[in-house]
Amino acid sequence: MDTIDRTLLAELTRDAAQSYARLGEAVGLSAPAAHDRVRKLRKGGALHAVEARINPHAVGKTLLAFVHVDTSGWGKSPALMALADLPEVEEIHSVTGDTCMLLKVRVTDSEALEGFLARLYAIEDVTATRSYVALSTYLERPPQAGITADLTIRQDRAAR
Amino acid sequence: MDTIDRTLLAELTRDAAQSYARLGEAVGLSAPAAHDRVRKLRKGGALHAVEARINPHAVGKTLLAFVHVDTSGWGKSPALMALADLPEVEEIHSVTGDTCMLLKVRVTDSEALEGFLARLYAIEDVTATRSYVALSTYLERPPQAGITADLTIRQDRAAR
DNA sequence: GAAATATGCCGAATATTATTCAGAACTAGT
DNA sequence: ACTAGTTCTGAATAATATTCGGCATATTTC
Repeated sequence: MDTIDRTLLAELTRDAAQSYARLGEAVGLSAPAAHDRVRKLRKGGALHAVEARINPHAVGKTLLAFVHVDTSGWGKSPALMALADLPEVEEIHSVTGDTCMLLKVRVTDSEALEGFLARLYAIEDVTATRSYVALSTYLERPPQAGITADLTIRQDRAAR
Repeated sequence: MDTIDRTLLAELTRDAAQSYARLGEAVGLSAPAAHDRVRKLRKGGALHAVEARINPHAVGKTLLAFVHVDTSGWGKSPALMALADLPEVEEIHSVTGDTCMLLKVRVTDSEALEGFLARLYAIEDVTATRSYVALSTYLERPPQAGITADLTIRQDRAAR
């Protein structure tokens, strides 16, 4: 994983719909070379699937909430893990702090959120929940590749 | 936005790297028709960019934290909004509940988190922060298109 | 240090896919 | 029924992905 790989990841994170020719140009490589690098990144697990990002509002999911869940036990309760099958649930983390589990949930409206919370309370491990409903989202983006060094690859290659 | 559009969104959310021929086949349309639909979804804002999802661990970001930020004022403080320029910050929401702002932050290690929190406290609006460090992530996925009705389009077309 | 092996890259060739286009079929309004 | 608008299809074309042989450079092995 060198600077070229990191730049490729950054480019792909920004826009995965560009051609390998353009991708290669960005790092000073030919299209087949860029293709090969990306293939290896994919094989190595650094690059997961290429996915489209949809506008949740367009599919009616206008309400975003973060739900803190306090549980009696610790670790992955089967009932809690079953929540992963629900399309409303986007993230499940176990966290440090004054709560055990943290969920990111996207639903159509407050009624749907109530229904979801009711289902949550029905799980025997769950002792309490606290919901943080998002009023407005100022930023939401995928993990960044984060290139530390400046790129001078293209110049290097031209100098050869 | 009919069932076909929703299915297309769901397919693209699952894997955007498939051809329009396959995409069209999934909804019972020809490749150009599927292409046209997707173009319209994109134009209408339902479909944002197509992006690659990277493994944060592969680029050294092993620590995920949710940070609650209490502020003296309300609304988007310019200093707080400046956090959006930092690559560590993935999400910024204003929320209801016992805090004002909720950040999703991904950093390399606990030292980097400390540095980030120090920068956060330096902002004059910030009165307190509470961090929830993710111990393990059980689920993390993009917003789902969520198709309600079952698909019988392909059969319909064959019956013609 | 030299031979052998592996890796990374290139240009050219080929395979696959995206995109355009003209016309047919369906819809909705008058 | 006529018209205008939309959506679709198959064929044609443009663009792109992918494969391949060969070369240069690094890395290992003796």
